[in-house]
Amino acid sequence: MAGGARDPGRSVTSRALAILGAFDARHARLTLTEIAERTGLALSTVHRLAGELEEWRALRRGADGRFQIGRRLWELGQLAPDPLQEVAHPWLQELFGGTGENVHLAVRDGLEVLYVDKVYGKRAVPILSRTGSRLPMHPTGVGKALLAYEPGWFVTSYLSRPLERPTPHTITEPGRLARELAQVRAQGYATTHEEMTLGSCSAAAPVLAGGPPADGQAYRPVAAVGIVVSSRRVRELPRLVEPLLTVAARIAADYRAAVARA
Amino acid sequence: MAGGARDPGRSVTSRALAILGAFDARHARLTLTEIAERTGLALSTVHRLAGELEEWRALRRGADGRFQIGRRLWELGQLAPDPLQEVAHPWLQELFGGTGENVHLAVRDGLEVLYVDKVYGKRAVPILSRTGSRLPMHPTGVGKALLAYEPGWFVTSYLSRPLERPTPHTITEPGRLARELAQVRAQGYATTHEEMTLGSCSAAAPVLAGGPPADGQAYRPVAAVGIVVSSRRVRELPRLVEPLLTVAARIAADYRAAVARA
DNA sequence: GGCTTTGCTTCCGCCCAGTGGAAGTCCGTT
DNA sequence: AACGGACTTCCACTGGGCGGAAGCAAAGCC
Repeated sequence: MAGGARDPGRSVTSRALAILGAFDARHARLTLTEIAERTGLALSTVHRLAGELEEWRALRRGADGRFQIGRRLWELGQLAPDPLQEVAHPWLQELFGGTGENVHLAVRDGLEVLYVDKVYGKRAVPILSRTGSRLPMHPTGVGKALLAYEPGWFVTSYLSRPLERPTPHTITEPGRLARELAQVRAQGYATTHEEMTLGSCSAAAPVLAGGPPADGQAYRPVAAVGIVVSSRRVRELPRLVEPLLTVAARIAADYRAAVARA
Repeated sequence: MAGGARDPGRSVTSRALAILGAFDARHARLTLTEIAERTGLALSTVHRLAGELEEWRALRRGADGRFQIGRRLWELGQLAPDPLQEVAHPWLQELFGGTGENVHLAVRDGLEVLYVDKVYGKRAVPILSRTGSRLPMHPTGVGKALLAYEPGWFVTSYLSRPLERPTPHTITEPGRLARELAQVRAQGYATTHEEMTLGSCSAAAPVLAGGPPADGQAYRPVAAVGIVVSSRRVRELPRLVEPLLTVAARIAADYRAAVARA
């Protein structure tokens, strides 16, 4: 840009994007000062750029002066194509309709799971996952389902880090986790028992539809379908496994067909 | 910015935003040249800025070189708060569960309706509305439901324009439309018969929850709930009206409660 | 096979938009 | 009334951004 930039080499655009990037699930509402801190930009710069973003309705300024993501960005985001979600949604709805339980779809993004869709109703257990949010892999059903089908080197590197422990039930010992992943592969689905949230249990199955079309070669996971129930009703989980597996398989089939068509 | 700008006075940020703004439902995938045309920017400028946006994953470049909205923007968009949608969703799900028909929620934005949520399953009629998309008001159920409760001056100005006519069944005569809006107010809901899409009919009810809390004063519409069925099953529409009205009332109540709490 | 078109990428000299420190304002708190 | 934190405005300095033009590559045409 121009002028006495404190950090020359950084483009104006990158600064504007940095402002948008300052927002995340844990920081959905920020004051000017907070944005300046989180981006490392000068307050007056943030003031000017955020003002421009607000004018375009990329940001919105609440009555209390805090900024938040504006509706125009939501609208734009809806244009991001996601063939997987498109193909999967009707099946998630079906699974929800048949069970009445919270159902969601997640993909792996880096070392986390990113929730891309969720179907829930009035009697659903309140859970952490929201579409667009991320959670670590090892304490979530969808995370374990995905991790179990990743290549060995990936799993090894995932386990060779200190792992977060959101509840006392979270499994963080590499050995025990590795054994559990083997079991997931053996039975075709993963389960959790209050490992992410006290009060919730889940089952999840991978959507095996990606990867090398070399014949004889196994498909790789492109996503996972999960279903969550209150701990008080853990005993109903087994009953949900069969429909869960069916739906995961249907999504995989539809997805492969959609990809082949394209 | 700097240099021999063809259009001085336009900020860098506004150019970057213009590039994002070049994308809409009808133009979800654009080439560099198309973006340049739609924004009025020089090709080399678009090339540079779009490259930067791509690097940040605000945009994504397909195998064919076309740009599209990237997943990062989708994620950001999910952070845009929408208390209305949050409150309404479980009820939409309920309505869908009870009827098995396509259900959606829309708000007015300018002279159009903006669809903010949609619940559908496998057997749903394929319809035009997608979350994030816009349609004119007069040929849609949600549009008529909203329009009917707008103040007179707004309706007058809406009707005093040439109105689009997506199908031969679309009502565009101001007089006839005004009479229909009166009927909507009288019965509390709107219906359409192939006015937007051949093959689909709908019913929609306003969510009356906004506006001046002056007592005795009627609530203003903040949204509308719509339900769509295939024309072959128009005869089932009347059966859907009662649950539709119930759900609209429940959403209105929950929304007023949520607003009062905040 | 060569010629045209279309779309993309790279280059570079010019120069004004962008920068951020500092001073000013506003508001709730002590 | 003085203080502190958050926001807004101002302005002199300067290097990041601009876009025309030339170069490149693939697809379509004669």
